[in-house]
Amino acid sequence: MEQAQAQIKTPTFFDVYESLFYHHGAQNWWPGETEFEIMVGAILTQNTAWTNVEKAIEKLKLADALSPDRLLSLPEKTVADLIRSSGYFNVKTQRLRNYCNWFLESGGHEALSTWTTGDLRSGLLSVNGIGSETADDILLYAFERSVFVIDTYTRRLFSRLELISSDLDYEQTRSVFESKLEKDTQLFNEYHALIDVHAKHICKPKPVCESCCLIKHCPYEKKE
DNA sequence: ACCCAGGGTCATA
DNA sequence: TATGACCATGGG
Repeated sequence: MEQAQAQIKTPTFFDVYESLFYHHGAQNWWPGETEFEIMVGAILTQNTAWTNVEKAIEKLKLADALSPDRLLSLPEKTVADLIRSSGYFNVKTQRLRNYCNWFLESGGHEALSTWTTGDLRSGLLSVNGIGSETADDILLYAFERSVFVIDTYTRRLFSRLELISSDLDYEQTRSVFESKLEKDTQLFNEYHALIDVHAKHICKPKPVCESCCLIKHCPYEKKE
């Protein structure tokens, strides 16, 4: 008799965006005052909570180390100590150095801004320590290219919504998002930020579905 | 004490 | 191509 069962309607990718935006508001990402700070943050936040990255960036600022030249001139030990709170500090020290070398050899932000998105992406990926997601973070948030960033949060949320299958690789997932949305840098910017904020607080590994603004779209009720 | 976090590389089969 | 090991701090 009673169809108290929530009516699941399959939303478009833009519907999900609108719900998230209405519920969470504008996020104004990426947190960072300069393009270079955004790039450093993208590397430091690899598999790491942002709160731990903030501390590291603050230390880099206090040490006046937040520029490619300064970062390269400091001893690795010193850099590692400054970014200690972001975890994997030895690996990330090396990744920052690799990135700074490429960045300077390529002529810095101004020169890189003239590159096509494809060339820029290839260049970023050629740096040891820059993978797909970090490259796309930098492309979208530091170079304002209309590239949709995929992360673990994106996969988790959209597989629970059953809008993507979880066995797609990074490029396939990105391709789905970019084909379902207008190629709009500002949209991609805000959307990725909203997904992360939503997943961080609500669509967690152990989800808090009661307070979820997407509940009317979400088939999730069982285990993964 | 355990799980998770705004990943990526390298060695191995 | 596809797993597994490894990197490491800090908050819940």
